[in-house]
Amino acid sequence: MSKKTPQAIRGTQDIFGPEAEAFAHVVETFERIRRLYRFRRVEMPVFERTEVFARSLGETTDVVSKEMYSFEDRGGESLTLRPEFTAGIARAYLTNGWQQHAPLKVATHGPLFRYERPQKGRYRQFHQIDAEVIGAGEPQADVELLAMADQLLRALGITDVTLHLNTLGDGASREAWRAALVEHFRAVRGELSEESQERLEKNPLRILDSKDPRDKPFLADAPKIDDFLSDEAQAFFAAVTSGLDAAGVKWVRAPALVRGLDYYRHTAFEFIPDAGSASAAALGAQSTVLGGGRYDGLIESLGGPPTPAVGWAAGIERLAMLVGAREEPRADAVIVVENDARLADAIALLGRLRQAGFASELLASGSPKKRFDKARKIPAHVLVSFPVAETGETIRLLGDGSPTAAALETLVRGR
RNA sequence: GCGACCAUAGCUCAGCUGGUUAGAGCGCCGGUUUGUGGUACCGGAGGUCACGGGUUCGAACCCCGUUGGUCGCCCCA
Repeated sequence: MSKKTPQAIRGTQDIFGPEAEAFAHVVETFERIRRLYRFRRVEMPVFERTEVFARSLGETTDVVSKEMYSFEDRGGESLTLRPEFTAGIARAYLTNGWQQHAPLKVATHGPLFRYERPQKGRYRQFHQIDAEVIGAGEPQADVELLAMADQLLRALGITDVTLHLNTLGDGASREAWRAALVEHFRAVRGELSEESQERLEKNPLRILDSKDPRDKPFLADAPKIDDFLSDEAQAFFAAVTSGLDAAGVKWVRAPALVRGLDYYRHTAFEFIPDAGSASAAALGAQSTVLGGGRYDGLIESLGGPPTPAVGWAAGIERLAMLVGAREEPRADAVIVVENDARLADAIALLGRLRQAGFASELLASGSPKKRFDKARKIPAHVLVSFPVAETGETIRLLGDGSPTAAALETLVRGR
C-alpha cells in the first residue's frame, strides 16, 4: 500500500464476504420479525442538534463530553452524530406530532457513532437494530418487546443467551434504593477500588457490577431494590414477569442489573451469553447482545409531556459474530465464454436469464483457456459454456441436478 | 484517558544465537498438459521487512521513538 493511500478511520470497519452476509442476515431477520410484531418502520437522521442527546443524557456525564462525535456546522450550531436511536426517535415523536399514533410501535436500524477505544465487539461506527414503544405505560408493552427480542434471537439460531431482568422501580423507589446504596458503600469507602470510590459520587448504582475483587465482598450484602419498591412498582414488575411466563420467554432475575441515567424506570433487561458458552467466547469482554428498558422520564426531559416508553437495541456486529460467517448465496447460472467470437451471444443469454429472475454472472476475461476452470470454482446450479469453435458444439450445459438447474436448461436450450 | 501484545508479497505465514541476492502456500498473469473437464507441471509479476532514529564490520531480527492494528481496563446512552 502506498503511503499516500488514506487510511480508514480508527474504529470503522469494512465488512465483506461471509461476514457481510451474516450482517445482512441479521438485518433481514430483524425486518421479518418486526413485521410479525407489527412494528412500523421509521428512518431517522444520523445527526441531530447536540442538545437532543445531551439533554437525554443529563449533560453531566463523561459520555457527553468524551464519547460523542460533535461538531459545529457552518452556522455555528453544535451537531452530533447519533450515539443511540432512542433520543432521536423521542425528538421525532414530539416534533412530528406522532402523539396522534400513540401507542406507537416503531423499529429501525442503521449506523451509530461513539468515540471509544475500539476492541472486540466495540467500534466507533457500529450498527444497531432498534425497537421502541412510545406512549404505552402498561407492562404488556414490555412483555411484547421482550417476546420480540426473544423470538429474534431464536430465529437467528442464538440459543445460548439468557434474558437477565431487573426492575428499578418507579422514581421514588429508585431514589430510595440509590440513597441506601450510597450509605452502604460510603461506610466502607476506603476499602473499595479507586474506580468504585469515584463511582460513589458519580454513579453509585454502577458499583454493583464492578469487576474489581476488592469490591466483591461488599456487593453481596448491599441493599436490594426489592426492599424499596412501592406497591405499584411491585405490581408492575409482577405483571411483566407473569406476562413473560405466559409468552414462554425464559428469564432470570438480575438484581445488580442497573441503568445509570435518571430517566429509566421499572424494567431493565439484557440478553447475556451463558457462562462458558460459545457466544460468551465469541463476544470477548462484551457481555450484552441486546439491551433495553423502560424510559418513562426521557420525553419530559426533551420538553415533551410525561410520556411512558420502553425499547431495546442490539448491536448488529455482535449478533453477526454469534450467527457466524455465512456462505454467499450460490449463483443460479455462471456463463463462461471460451470462444471470444461468441461474446455477443453470451451477453444476450445473460440478459435473458437475469430478466427471468435467475442470479447469473458472466466470465469472459483473462486467458480463454483458463476461464472454464475459473467458472467451475464459482458455486452455481448451472454452468453454461460457449466452447471453442473446433468442438462443433454451440453451447454446453453442466447442471447440478436441482430443479433450478432443470428450469435453466429448458430456458437456455429452448430459444 | 491507561495497559499488554503485535506489524515481512494482494491474503495466510516462515525466516535459527544478528551473517551473501528475504522465502513458501494461496491468489493474480502467461505457457504446456487435459478436453464433459474444478488436473498436473513450467514460467512471470509483485517486498523501502509499517515509519524515523540508534547500536554494530554487518539489522527483518537488538534498543528508543512514531504511526497503525489487536485485546483488555475505564466508560457503556
